[in-house]
Amino acid sequence: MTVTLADVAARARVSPATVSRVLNGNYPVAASTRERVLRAVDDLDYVLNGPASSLAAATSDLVGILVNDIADPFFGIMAGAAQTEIGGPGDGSGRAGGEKLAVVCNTGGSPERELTYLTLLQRQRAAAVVLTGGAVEDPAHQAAVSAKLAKLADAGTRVVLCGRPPLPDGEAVVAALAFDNRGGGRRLTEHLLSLGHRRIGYVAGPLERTTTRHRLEGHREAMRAAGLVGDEERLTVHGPYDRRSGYDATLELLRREPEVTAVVAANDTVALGASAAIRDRGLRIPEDISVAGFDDLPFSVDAVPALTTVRLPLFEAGARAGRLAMGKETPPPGGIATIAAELMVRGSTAPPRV
Amino acid sequence: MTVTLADVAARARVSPATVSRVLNGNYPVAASTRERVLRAVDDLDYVLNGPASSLAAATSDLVGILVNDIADPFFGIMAGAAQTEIGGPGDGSGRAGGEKLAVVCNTGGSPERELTYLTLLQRQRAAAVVLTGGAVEDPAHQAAVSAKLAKLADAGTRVVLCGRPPLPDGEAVVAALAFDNRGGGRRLTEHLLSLGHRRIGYVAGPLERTTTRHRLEGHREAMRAAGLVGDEERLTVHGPYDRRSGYDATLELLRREPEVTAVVAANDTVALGASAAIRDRGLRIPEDISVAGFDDLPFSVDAVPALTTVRLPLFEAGARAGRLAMGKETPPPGGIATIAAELMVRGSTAPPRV
DNA sequence: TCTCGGATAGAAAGCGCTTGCTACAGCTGT
DNA sequence: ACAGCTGTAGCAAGCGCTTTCTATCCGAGA
Repeated sequence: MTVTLADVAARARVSPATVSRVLNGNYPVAASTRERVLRAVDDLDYVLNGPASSLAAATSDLVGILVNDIADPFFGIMAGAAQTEIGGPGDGSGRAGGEKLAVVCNTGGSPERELTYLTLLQRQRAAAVVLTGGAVEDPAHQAAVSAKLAKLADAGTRVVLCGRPPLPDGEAVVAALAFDNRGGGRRLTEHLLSLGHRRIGYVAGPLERTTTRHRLEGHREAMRAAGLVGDEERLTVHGPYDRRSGYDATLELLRREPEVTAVVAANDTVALGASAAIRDRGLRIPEDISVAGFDDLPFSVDAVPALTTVRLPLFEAGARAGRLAMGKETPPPGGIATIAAELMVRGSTAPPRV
Repeated sequence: MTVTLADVAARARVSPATVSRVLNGNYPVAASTRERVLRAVDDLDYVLNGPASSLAAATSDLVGILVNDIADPFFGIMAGAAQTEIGGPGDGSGRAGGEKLAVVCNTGGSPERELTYLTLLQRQRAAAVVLTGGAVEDPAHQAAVSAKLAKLADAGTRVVLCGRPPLPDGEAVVAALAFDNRGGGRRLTEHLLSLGHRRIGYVAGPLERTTTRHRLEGHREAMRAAGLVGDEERLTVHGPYDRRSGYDATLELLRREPEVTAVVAANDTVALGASAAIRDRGLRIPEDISVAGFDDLPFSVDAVPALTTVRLPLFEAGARAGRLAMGKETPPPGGIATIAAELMVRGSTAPPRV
């Protein structure tokens, strides 16, 4: 049936121990012996039994990357970058060793699924786990996640957060890379204010998520600094991070306050939906209404007009998270790094009509 | 240290065998005993050792989903849908059992990485593997993949292809869901021809990929049927499936043949780049040049003007692939199903100027 | 020539779980 | 009252690999 280490050993006329050592390259083996073993491996088309190996060695080469929505490039870009660094196959390096199996797990934004995936990864004795994207703010869930991560950590799993705020008690985590969502949100709205906008609608993400909250807080900070208070609730509509939601929410916004001169969206995808809604209402962008997004996903520059947004270095952050997970990079001081968000002013924002 | 089955058994005052059976629910256990065991599991915060379990049971709950580019929603959507069906956590069903760990592996379109991931999954004794997206057409690689899949298959792994043409010798595979790229490509170009276009440029995907070839063949079929031959090479530019490539290739196309009245892109992302290039040349869409894409990704309807494209039911196909991988759905006759591609006519195509 | 130490290879004891088989109740039917 | 069930639980043998400890072989130093 399946070829085992013993079969290889027999064919190479050595002991199983020797084959194992050749394969792991962590023990001196005479060149001639190694050669013989390698040939046998080849001849028999031998493939190591992962579970057996993990069991005996008490380690595994699985690395999990958790994302909220795999169909969203926001996560795809980070996950892809991380996976590249984690190496999976062909990281060019010498030989085996770095051969980690980087896998991405799609939680769909559901807390339960997030937890279950963590358990599954714990089962597999994952070498590392990278959590991407904003966290759900339910205290019970946060506690559960923290507890889980702590358990993972002291089972030897390296935990890295990417684009997610640090844990209350950061102990369990190798590093946390947090995006400056609040600062980005603030600068974006400041930009709009400086253009002369005063009635600014905000299409927010789902409630109870750190990303949503931070971006919104940045926005309100700027509004408040400009002395614009009182209308927060009326000019904010919440919804999921998708196009449809942006469309619907913007329609609602226009209903509540026909005089808005600018709409800020929770992210670029939502901004796309918002733009569509504005156009369907017969309004022009940016002449009648300015629109702004967040993230600077690849398609944003191709919107017409090109979308003003806040650029997050998703690829770089993902790659860095990958390296941290692999221990290829030393964690930032305190284990926490804030990733800057850069305002990208493009054609979708302009001064309001007078 | 870590809690083992034996610890749980001791605490519940039963044998390890019983604990195992309670956990797996595949053997009658008296309700009272089960209760006691479950409590012990809870008290001790026990987590099954995956590798040990897989080793002993000679199976694993890993399901691999291979994608070419995780940052591309084309793959993200399919992968997400598949993962949903595979259940991973919380598929709502009764209890454990369907608890598979669906993981997506990003090959980056590299044949070697594809192969390495397959080996890694083979190592892990994956329960199933779903390969998505077009295949590389290098014969050596195809042979290698086929061989690998055969090996996986007779190690008990269920192999499903999604959006990828069937293997030459389909034996190894549970099912192959192939997109009708050729038919879609043909209908798209027929649409353009029927509008009156004659000089149609084609921005193709990378060489040596089935998807690229099939879509291009469909296009040329239509052209030929309209009696338009001879200019194929000049009016075709190849490049990767990304925006940048679409931009550059379109510029090149306009250089080669300033009189093109329509540009067909290999996919929607490329079409976005093409549109940008056309605009940067000071031309209008669709008045001066029509543009069409392929896939109908979510953002395509939001392009301005909305993009004419070919809709591929990515979500449905991914979900079906997931179900097939789990054995929740019976394979199509012959193991092969062709997924229809539907022409979506929108604002980016119009009759050429006279 | 004899001893010692370095370099390799082998023996064997697990790693933590699953599962075929056996053991033992408590019933039923005769 | 006894054989024969059915329903539960335990025993123990692995699953295929890693790794510690031990054995061996050689050349080198004395």
